[in-house]
Amino acid sequence: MPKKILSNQAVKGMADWSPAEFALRQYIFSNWRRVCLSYGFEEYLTPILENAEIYRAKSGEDVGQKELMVFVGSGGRELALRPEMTPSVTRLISKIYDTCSKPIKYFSIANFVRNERPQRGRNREFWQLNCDIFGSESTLSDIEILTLSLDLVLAFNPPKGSFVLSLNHRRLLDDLLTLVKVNHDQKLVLARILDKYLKLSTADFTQCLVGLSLKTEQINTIIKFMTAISLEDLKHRLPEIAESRGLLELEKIMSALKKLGYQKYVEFKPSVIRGFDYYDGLIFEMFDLHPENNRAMFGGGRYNGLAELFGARSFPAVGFAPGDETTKLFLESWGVLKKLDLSDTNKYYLPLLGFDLESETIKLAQKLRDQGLSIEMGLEVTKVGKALEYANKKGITRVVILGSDELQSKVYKIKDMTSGREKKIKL
RNA sequence: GUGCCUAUGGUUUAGCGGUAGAACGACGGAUUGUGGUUCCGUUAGUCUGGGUUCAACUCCCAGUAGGCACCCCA
Repeated sequence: MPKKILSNQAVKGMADWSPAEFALRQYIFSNWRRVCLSYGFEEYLTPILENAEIYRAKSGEDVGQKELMVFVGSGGRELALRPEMTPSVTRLISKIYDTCSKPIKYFSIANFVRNERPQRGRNREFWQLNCDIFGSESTLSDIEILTLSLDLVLAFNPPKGSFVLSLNHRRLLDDLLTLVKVNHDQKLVLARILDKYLKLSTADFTQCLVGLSLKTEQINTIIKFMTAISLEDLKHRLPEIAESRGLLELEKIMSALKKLGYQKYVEFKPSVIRGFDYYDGLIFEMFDLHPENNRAMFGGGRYNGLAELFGARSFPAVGFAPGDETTKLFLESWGVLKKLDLSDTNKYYLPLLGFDLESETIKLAQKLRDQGLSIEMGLEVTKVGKALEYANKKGITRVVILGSDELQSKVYKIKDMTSGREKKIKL
């Protein structure tokens, strides 16, 4: 009977992780984890499935609707593979918020699914670090989130000038929209257009605004805003919003970052908008400045209002989420990865050098493992030459030799593959 | 959801309307207990279905898969 041949490809947009790729991922994750722990953040995790409705409300049209992978559970409920962490962690916190001491500083490293067309830097399954601070309204929490995100990038030793952290504020944007008096329906469309500012020519940008049936005066105000190169400049151009609470907060944040020596990495950027509807304070994006990989590495912001979704009293929250692919592309494009040696330097290879040596070899392997060494034991009888060749190809730097000669003289040898030297050790 | 591009051993690829070639990898040998170099050998391939043709891996159509860009976003 002919068997049906199954495809050995992973599901579209989902990647297999070979040991080499996995090692790189672990390198990224371990850096993330180390930096987060150094800030006193605690690690958590939530289930990969959530009720679909928690995304529908606030995750934006694409992430929360079209790209949502939805299943119907046995109770008829619609379950979704999580496309982002923020609703889940807000759900988790809303359960415990009233009973634990504030602030709550949490991070997680988890996988997510968005059902979109895969392309460079974007898979249907991807991994993100999520860092959030709950329960602090203080600007200090915004500042800590920003220094944490900068330190997370700096942890990889990127070259100078390889990235920039761009800041904006939803309240500042709101005040701008109030100033130009756009109605509610226009707001969302306008946000999209503002987001496009850098990709459009001034003429096209203006054309889009005209398409929204905005008047010349309104358009001029918006352009004044968008072309501001700093907070000072903005105040100068639009004195009407100089007292905006968003602007004042940004100023405070900027000056704090300056004092901490982070000034060279940070800028105010009017075109940072962020697609998620739940942001209502500081918003920011970390940009890769490499000419061939000019993209946002990650972004985040403040989302104080989101907890209301779960019936909880609203609590303050601020956070961000770097992705594994964007981080990898950043490191690749700047050549940071070439200098890395991700091989397991702590590993030993112990070949099986004769049929009669099975039990002795296993015993030795166990003994060395008990001493804390990593031992890869050979599972087929092989010759010494082949064993060394194998170790060489696999990049294992030390080989333990136990043949009949060694057994007779009650020793084993450890050969260092880089120096070629051997060391005899009593059994 | 829209547009463009691609499909040849495990991987990277060459090629031609008439017998598919290479490199790398894997395995083995030269070297019966000491590796990396070198040399030799073995292994394995034209995505699927239809059409044009005496003849299709090659040309055409469809499907499928993948990539890139847009949308959006990590």
